[in-house]
Amino acid sequence: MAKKVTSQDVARHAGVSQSAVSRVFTKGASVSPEMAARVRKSAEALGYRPNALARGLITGRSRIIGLVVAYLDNPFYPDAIEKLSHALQAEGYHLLIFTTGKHGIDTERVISELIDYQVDGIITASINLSGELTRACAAAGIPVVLFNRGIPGSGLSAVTSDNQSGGRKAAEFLLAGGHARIAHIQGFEKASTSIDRLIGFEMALDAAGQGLHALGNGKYDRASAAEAARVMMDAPDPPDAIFVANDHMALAVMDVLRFDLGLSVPGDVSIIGYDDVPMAAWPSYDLTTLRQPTRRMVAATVEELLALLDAPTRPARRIEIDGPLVVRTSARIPDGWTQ
Amino acid sequence: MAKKVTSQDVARHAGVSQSAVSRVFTKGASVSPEMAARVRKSAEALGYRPNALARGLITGRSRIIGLVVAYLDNPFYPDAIEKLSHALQAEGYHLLIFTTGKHGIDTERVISELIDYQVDGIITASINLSGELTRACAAAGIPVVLFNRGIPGSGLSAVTSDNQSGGRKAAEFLLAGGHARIAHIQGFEKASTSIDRLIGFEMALDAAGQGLHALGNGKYDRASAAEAARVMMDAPDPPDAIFVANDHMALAVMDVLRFDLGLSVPGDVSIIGYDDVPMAAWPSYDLTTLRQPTRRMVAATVEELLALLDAPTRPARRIEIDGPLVVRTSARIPDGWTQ
DNA sequence: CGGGTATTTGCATACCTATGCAAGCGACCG
DNA sequence: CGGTCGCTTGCATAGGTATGCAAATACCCG
Repeated sequence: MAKKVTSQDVARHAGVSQSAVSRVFTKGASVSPEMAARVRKSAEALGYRPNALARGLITGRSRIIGLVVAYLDNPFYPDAIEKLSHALQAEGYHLLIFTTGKHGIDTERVISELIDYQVDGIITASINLSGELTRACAAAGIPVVLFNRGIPGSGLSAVTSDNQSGGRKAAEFLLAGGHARIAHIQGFEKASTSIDRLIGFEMALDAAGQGLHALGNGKYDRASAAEAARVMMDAPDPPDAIFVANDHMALAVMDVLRFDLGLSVPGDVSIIGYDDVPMAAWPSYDLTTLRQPTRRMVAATVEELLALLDAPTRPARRIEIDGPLVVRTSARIPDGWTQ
Repeated sequence: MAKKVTSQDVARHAGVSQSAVSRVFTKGASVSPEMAARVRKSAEALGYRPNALARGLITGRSRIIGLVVAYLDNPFYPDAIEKLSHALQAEGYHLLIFTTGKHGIDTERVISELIDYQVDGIITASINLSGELTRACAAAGIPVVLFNRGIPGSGLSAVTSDNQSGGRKAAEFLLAGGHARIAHIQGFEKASTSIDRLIGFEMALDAAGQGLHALGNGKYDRASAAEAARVMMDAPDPPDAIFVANDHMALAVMDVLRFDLGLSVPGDVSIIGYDDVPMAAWPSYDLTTLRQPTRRMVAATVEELLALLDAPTRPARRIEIDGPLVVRTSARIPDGWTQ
């Protein structure tokens, strides 16, 4: 086990000062080409790399982004996280994971740990953090970007797809398909994504003079969604179409309809999901769904976070990215549908 | 934006020395109860938390574990990572994510970055790092645990399920089911998991006096697995059973058989997977598979890593955890099967 | 009540790097 | 040829914490 090699060691080896070594590895510092070459050669020989901790201590920037996440069973998130990590690495940042309890979110502890590690910024995903996070991070001056979740009035930047627009598109497609009893299974009822999808959906239904036939609560959870579907279909007047607030739940609903209730999708009931996770395209489901443009959402998230790092006083922005309806076969296709 | 509050500030506020403050927050240091109470009160009042970077700098332990990961589309990994993160947080460690290129692994860069951040240990998942990692980490004295992958002869600790045993169980189940043409679609052909599953599978077939009917390469990738299945079924004498090296690929194979080729599973072909990801239990697939006991694998990984952190010279261990065959309906169930 | 031990506290320093400041140097211009 | 400017380099220090050492205090037993 070799001892850690420091800038001092390199300086000695190259016969220069420690500051010179530091400057060679500090972007934008003033060094002559010869000095740079000489130092790099010694560094190479000794296997030197600047200590990110020490660097972070003195610059006040750790180049660590805290990723706060509750659950990863919805496959939308792993994909997003992978892309986020890539994008941030390209900018010289890395993600430090903080997992919260799945149900009761241990906000206090998470925030403490985020501060301990001197994270430069925070990204949250699959999670609703209460106002505590807002306060604590504002106090500590740590920029926050909410990924795929907004907290209205929180003053935090948020990146989502255009959920209201998505809900509207789902409704319009089902209406065009001639459905008469259109229902919705929402996600976690306090999540902005779920709320907005419902709002957009209901508004379009209302505009067509047709109300929401039924509403169930799936809590962004497979089992709850399945149960909600069962209850809904058990009613005297079951729906002939269900818009489900995300794909993860929509697949569960399809399973319940087909295997528990022996119904046909879309013969008996049309299903529309939200996210366009990879599985939605699998032939067993072939789920019509609203695509969340992950790449663009990730790019926007990183861009916004970097902007906040540069100018912490910058006002928060709410970025909504529109995604298309991906028409597959889980919902009846209206005659002559082209859009 | 409040300035960072340091141990100095707390010391002043409490009227004690900075060392006293430090000791209160250092486990195992000698402090009187009154001192502790007093300091904690001031710390609370000022909102002080020890700076993990500075602490890491001086103790030489960052309490950061590098997680090196290539891809997350196999849902086995997100689940495992979530559990890993939880378990490590309970021990006061956090995961810093390093994503590698999906194909060409940029070993050099990843190793450099791992060293930059002074990670205390490394966990790799869904990835084959060449000998470079071994060398570099041995040189830097950083313990490594390979999760769900072993590199024989690397001298690195590894935690996997008992892949050979799993392969054997798959073969025995298919043999008991009276299958005559038993094939295999392997994963990434250099991955130890894939190799071992194949070895166990073939050995059991051989022992029964029956050879491997066909072998395809799915590269742990959905599209490749689908292609391999098509080729295999296109042969003059197609298999009547396929053991696929993980669930992720097995589901793709089932889709190809049912939807592209119009075959019945298990009527025409029996399928067995490996992992027991959540989707395997979904009624659309109801996949017979070998369970990887994620919880126990994670626990073993964390335990082994902590042991290595305590005693870096400890010899590497190879931990294999046996998992059961989960019998569902994607493979013909032998008459009177009880095991 | 004294001497010795155990415990607690403060002082000073180390960890490793970045950076302000001043000095050195060459170059360029008038 | 002298003065000024720009660039490069080294010196010294800071950033926030942990810890060895010595001093101080408390405690115990004889």
